[in-house]
Amino acid sequence: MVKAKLSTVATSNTQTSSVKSFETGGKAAATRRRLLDAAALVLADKGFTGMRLSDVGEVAGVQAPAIYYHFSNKEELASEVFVAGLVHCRVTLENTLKAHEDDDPLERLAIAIDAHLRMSVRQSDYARAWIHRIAGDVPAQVQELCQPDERAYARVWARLIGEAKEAGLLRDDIDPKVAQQLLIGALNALSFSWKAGRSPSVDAVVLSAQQILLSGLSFEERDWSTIDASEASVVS
Amino acid sequence: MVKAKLSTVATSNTQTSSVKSFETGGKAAATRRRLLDAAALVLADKGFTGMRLSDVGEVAGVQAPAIYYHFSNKEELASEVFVAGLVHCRVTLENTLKAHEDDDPLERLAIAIDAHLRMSVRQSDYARAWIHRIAGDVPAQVQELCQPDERAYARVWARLIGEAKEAGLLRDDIDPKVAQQLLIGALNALSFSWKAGRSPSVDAVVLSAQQILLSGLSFEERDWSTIDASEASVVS
Amino acid sequence: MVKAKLSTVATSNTQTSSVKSFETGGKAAATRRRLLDAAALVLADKGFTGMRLSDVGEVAGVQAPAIYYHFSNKEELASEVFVAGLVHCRVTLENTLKAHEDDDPLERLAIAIDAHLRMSVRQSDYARAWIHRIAGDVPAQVQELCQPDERAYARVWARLIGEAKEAGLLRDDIDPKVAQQLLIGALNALSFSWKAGRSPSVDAVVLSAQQILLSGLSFEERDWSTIDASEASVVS
Amino acid sequence: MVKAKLSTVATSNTQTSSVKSFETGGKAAATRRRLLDAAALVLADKGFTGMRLSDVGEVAGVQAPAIYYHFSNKEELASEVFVAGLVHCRVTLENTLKAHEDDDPLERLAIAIDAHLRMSVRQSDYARAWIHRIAGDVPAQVQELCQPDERAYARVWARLIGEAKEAGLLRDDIDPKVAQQLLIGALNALSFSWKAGRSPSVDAVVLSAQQILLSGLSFEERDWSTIDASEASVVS
DNA sequence: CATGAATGAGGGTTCATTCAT
DNA sequence: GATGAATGAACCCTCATTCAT
Repeated sequence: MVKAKLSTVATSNTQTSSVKSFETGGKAAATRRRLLDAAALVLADKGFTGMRLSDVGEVAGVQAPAIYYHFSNKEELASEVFVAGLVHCRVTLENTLKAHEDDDPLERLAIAIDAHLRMSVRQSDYARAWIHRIAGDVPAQVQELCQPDERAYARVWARLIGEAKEAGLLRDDIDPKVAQQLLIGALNALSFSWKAGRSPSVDAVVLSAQQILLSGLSFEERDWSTIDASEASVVS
Repeated sequence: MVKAKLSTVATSNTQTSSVKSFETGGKAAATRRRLLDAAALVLADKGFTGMRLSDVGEVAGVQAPAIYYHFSNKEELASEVFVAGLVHCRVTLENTLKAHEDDDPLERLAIAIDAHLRMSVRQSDYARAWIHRIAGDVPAQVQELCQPDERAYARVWARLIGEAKEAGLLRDDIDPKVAQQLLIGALNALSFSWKAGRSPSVDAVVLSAQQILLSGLSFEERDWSTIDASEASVVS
Repeated sequence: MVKAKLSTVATSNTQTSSVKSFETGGKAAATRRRLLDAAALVLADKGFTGMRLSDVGEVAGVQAPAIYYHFSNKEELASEVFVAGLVHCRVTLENTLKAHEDDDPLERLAIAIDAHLRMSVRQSDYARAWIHRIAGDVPAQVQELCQPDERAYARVWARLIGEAKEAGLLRDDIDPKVAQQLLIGALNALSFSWKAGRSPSVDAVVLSAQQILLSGLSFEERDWSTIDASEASVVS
Repeated sequence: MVKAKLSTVATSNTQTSSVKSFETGGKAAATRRRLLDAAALVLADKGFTGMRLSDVGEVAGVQAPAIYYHFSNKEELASEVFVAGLVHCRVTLENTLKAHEDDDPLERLAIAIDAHLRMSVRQSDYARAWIHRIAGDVPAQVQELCQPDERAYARVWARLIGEAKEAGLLRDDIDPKVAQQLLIGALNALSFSWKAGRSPSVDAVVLSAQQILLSGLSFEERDWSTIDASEASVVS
C-alpha cells in the first residue's frame, strides 16, 4: 500500500491536478488523492456516520472495495481527511502569519480571521469536513488520531489571543478560553452557512466578522477594511 | 394511533409536569414524553444518524418497537424533538424579552445572549439537540419539518439586530445577516464546547460572550456585567 | 434474548420435539433450538469457516439476521453447538458407565467405545460437529469456550484408561496418553467415514473396534461380542 | 502458461533438490515449488477454506496474483498439494515395504505404521495437509482430483491387511474395511495431535501405536520394539 | 515472470421497521 | 399499550480473481 505523506495531501488540494502523475508518480497516488478528495466532499456534508464508502467510491470513480487498497478502513480514511484539513488550515495560517510577524496582535488576528474564513468558505472540502466533525458522531479511534492536530490548530489561535492579552489589547472581563471558542465557533458557523450566490460576498463576510470580533475583543477602534491576507493564503 | 399535535408537545416542556396526567390523560402521554426526553438526550450527543431507536427505548425504559405506537418513524420522533427545542427556546426568549420591552436594543441583545446560553448550556437536552442538528446529517424530510420553527427562531434574533441597526447602534460595515449568523454560531459553539466542571462558570461564559459580541456589534462602550436575565429564564 | 441452559440443549436432541412448546414455553426457545440443530448440521459437514449464517438460517427456516436475536455472533452459535455436543456425549457416556460401575475396566472401556460410536454415528449432528472441529479452522475465541468441555470429555477417557492401567490390564510399552489419543482418533475416524447404507452395520463397526482396540490395549483375551451398552445410551 | 504435469510435482518432492535448477530449468519452476511448499504449510494448519492466497504468497515470498501464473485457481493449487502429499506418502510407503518384501504380514504392517507416522509427524507439510482434508471443507472439484490418489494410498493399506487376513493372522470378528479405517484414522489422529516438545517422543508414539494396533488386529503376541523402518524412510 | 491496482461476489453484522400477540 | 420475534435493506469489509504493465 502506497502511503503519501499527509502534508503532501493537505496542500495538494490547492494545486492544479494536471501535474499529478509527474509529481507523485503513479496511479496509486492519484487514486489515493481522488479518494481523499471524495471522502472530504462526502464528509463535508454527511458527517462520518453518514458517509458510505460506496458514495466515496462513486465520487472517486472506483468501486468501494478499492478503498481498502489505499486505506485500512473507514476510520483511517476519515482521519486522514480530517488531519489533512487541519494541517492544511494550520500551515496556511502559519505561513500567512509569518508574513505579518511584525504587525500588532490585533492586525494579526484580523489576518487570521481573513485566512480562516477564505479557506473554509472558498477553498476546501477538507476544511469543511473537519469543521463538521465537531458533532459527536466521530468514533473514539478517529478522535484520537485527530486530537494532536486539533490541538495544534487551537494553539495557533490561543497564541494569537495570548499575544493580544499580553499587549494589553484585550478587554477586561474576557476569558481567553471563552474568547477562543467563541471566535472559532463564529467563524465555523459563518463558513458553514455560507452558500455561493445566496450569501453576501466573501469580502463582506470577512469584513463583518473582523469588525465584530476584533472590536469585541479589544478597546481599540480601527477600520479593518484595509487588511487583506488573501495574497498570503495563496502561498500553500 | 394516538398522535398529539406538535405544539402540545413543544410547549408542554415549559409547563409544570404536575398536571400532565390530568391534561393529557394517562400512560400513553407519559410514555410519549419519556420517549421525547430520551430522544432529546440521545440526539444531543449522537446526532440524528448516530441515534439508534434501541438507545432511545433503553433510556425511556421501553422496547424500541414501542416507539412506533407514538411516532410513525425515526424522522418524526427527531423532528418533534427539534421542534420542541426550537419552540421552547423561542418562547422562553420571547417571554424574557417581553419583560424588557422598554430597554434599549443593546440591552435586549445582552439579555437574549444570556437567555440563549443558559438555556442551551444548563437546561435542556432539547435545545442541545437542535443545536447539533446544524450538521448536515439530518434527512431532508426532517429538515423541512423543522424549517418553519427555525425561521421563527431566527426572526427573533433578526428583529433584535434590526432594532439595534435602526437605533443607529450598529457599527457600519456590518452586514446584519452576517452578524446574526455569527452571533448564533458563536453562542452555539460555546454551548457545544461547554462541559460542567471543566469549563469556566456559566456566568463567566455569559459575561465574556456579551462583552465580545455587543462591543463587537456596537460602538457603545458599556459594562454588561450588571445585566442579568436569569430571573426571566426561570419563567418557563 | 432468551438463553436456554446448555444442558437443556445438549440433551434435547434425543427427545421428541412434539412437546417443546410445553416444556420450554415459547417460540423463541423453539427457534433457538432449530438454529442450534441447523448449525450442528451445517458445521458437521462444512466446518466453522465453511458455515454460512445464511445456510443456517435456511435450514432453520428463518432469515440469517434472525440468528442475532438468539446469539450474539457466529462464534457464539458455533461454540454452543460444540459445547452441547461435547456435553451430550460426556453425559451420555457417564450415565452409561454409571450403570456398569462394578464391571472391570476393560468391560467399561468396551462399553464406552460402544456408546461413543453409536452416538456419533447414529444420533447427533452435534457430535459430528465437534468431531470436525479438530481442524484448525476454529477461531481462538471458540476454542477457548469449548476447551473446558473438551477437557472434561477427555478426562472421562483418561480415567477409563487409568483404571485399566492400575488394574494391571494395560500392556507394557503403551503410553497412556498416546493410547487415549489413538483411541478417540480411531473412533472419530470411524464415525466420520461411516455412511448409512454403504458401510458395514453399526454393530459390526462397534464389534470390530472393540476387538481391535481392547485386544490392542490389553493382554486379556476376551470375546467382546456380548457387551452391549445400547440400552444405557437411551438414558439421556 | 507453463504447467507441469502433476506427477512431476508430486514426485519431485522425493528427489534431492540440488539438481532442480538443472532439471526443471529456472525461476518459474522454483517459484512453483515454493508456492506448493507454502500452500502445504498453510493447508496443514488452516485447511482449505481457511487458506488465503495472500497467506500462501507471503510464505512463498511473492504476491498473491503471482499464483495465477503457475496455477489456474485455488482449487488446483490445493489439489496439487494434496496429490503430492498422497503420492509422496504412498511412494515412500511402497519403497519401504519393498525392502521388507519377505517379512511376514504383521511385520510389514508394523513397518507401515512406523513409516506413516514418521512421515506425517516429522517430515512433511504435504502429508499433514491431506490428512486435514478429511474435513469436508474441500470443494467437490478438489475432492475429485484427489480421489484416485486417495484410493491408491488406501489400497496399499488394504493389501497389507488383506495379506494378514489371508495368512490367518487377523482376529475373527474383525471387518477388514473397518480395520483399515480405524488404522489410518488412528494414525492420523496421532500425527494431528502430536506437537514437538509437548508430546511423547516420536519413538514412543510409534511403539505404542504398533503395540496397540497390531496386538489388536492379531492374536500373535510379539514385541514390536525391535522393528524399525526408519532406515527405509530415508530412501525417499 | 511478477507486480500494482482494481473488481465483484459474498459474508457477517446492524438497525429501522413490522406484526401477531 | 407494549413486547417478542423476525424481516429486509444496507453497510463494512474480505478475498479470489483479473488485467495492464
